[in-house]
Amino acid sequence: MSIREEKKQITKQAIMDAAITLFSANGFENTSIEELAKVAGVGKGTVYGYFQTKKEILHAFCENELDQIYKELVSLANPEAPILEQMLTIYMTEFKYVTQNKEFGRIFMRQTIFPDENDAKNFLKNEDKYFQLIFPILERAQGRDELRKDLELLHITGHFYGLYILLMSAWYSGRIPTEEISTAMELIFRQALEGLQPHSDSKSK
Amino acid sequence: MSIREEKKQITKQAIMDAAITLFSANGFENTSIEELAKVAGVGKGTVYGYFQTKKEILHAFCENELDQIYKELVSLANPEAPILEQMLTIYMTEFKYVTQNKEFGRIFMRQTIFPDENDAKNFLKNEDKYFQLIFPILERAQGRDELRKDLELLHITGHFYGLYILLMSAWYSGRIPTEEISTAMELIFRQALEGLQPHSDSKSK
DNA sequence: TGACAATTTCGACTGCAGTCGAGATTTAAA
DNA sequence: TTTAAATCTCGACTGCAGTCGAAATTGTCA
Repeated sequence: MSIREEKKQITKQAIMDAAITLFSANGFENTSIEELAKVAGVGKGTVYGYFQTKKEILHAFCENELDQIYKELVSLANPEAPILEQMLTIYMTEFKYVTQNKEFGRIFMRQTIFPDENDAKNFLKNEDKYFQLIFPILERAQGRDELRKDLELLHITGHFYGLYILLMSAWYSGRIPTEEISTAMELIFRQALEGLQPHSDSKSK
Repeated sequence: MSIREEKKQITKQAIMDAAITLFSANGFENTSIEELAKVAGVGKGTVYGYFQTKKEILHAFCENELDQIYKELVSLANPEAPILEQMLTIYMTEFKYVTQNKEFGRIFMRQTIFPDENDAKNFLKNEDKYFQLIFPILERAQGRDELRKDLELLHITGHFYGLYILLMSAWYSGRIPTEEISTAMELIFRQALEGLQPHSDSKSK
């Protein structure tokens, strides 16, 4: 690697490190780019050479972490457990992670769910990567006759994902307190499943 | 009404009018509060006497409109039509309205779904008002045995709402183009319904 | 090695959201 | 009507996100 590229790596990491430190200590809103630049040991303009906006810095950080978490998530769930249980494990873990810091989570969700024109493609790719991790789980569940086989995997994932967003929203607006999220998720996932299940007769109480 | 209150009414309206004019003409981002104040014929500080933030101005405008639309929405749907049809009518109309202006819609959705700490209570109240309009529709559907009676109305509304948000998100991230939204909504609502329907055997194709 | 091109760094600068307190207007009480 | 308190109005001011072009660093080729 050339000197130039090496330095770029180092500088980028320094900015990210400074971001983690300052965002964690003082929050996102209360951290100015100038301050961040100083801590990272670079000029303000340099920061903008690596990231286009302030939000993008936070996002780079979150995505890094999420990438880790996604892989963990999937390995976390017992592949032979009922699909409801697996989905609950996955989405509750994600929920807990994203809401660890309320402010981070809000910015992250806003950007992810309703991205700006320019970022849209990025988020799409990320989401797809995430969905790909979930597909095998759903396929196995289809194999076990826990999910209808005439539905597309994308639509099933989407269904769960939509309900997950709903819960996040309910939490952010204060409709559901933290300690009730788990119950609420089970309830609404079950509601969804009773339509997603292959057929008909009264199965789950 | 006292002179004071009268003047306040007039000023507030002037600000709102200026906002509508400028936001529509130049977009939200490209309109500065100073410009807006000038058009409204007041000082910058005065604007902040009526609205706490710039976003709040847009939001006041949107909510005004939405209030109208909600009432229309509900009267729009044929109360005896199948629940799927009614829900589609309502949510497609809302979708078309909110996405009329992509930028407005995005800001509106971001704030509504993931509100700031301070605004949360406001949005909650609004959402509830909205849900109240939908409840009668669901109740009638329950009466016609189109929806399970053992589910709470709030949970059913929530379910549809969550899927609606999902579609908005899919649209904003470019996953679903405008012309396919309607089909996608029908598909995913049907998916939901097949679990929401009272019982068991194959009913809808 | 020297010298020119390409890239990177920097902080002064611009523009705007939101604050603040001094002054103007309205209300209430005598 | 006078006066003092309450409320409203204003634009200068602060602080920060993001821009820009001049200067510094690195790469390239003779």
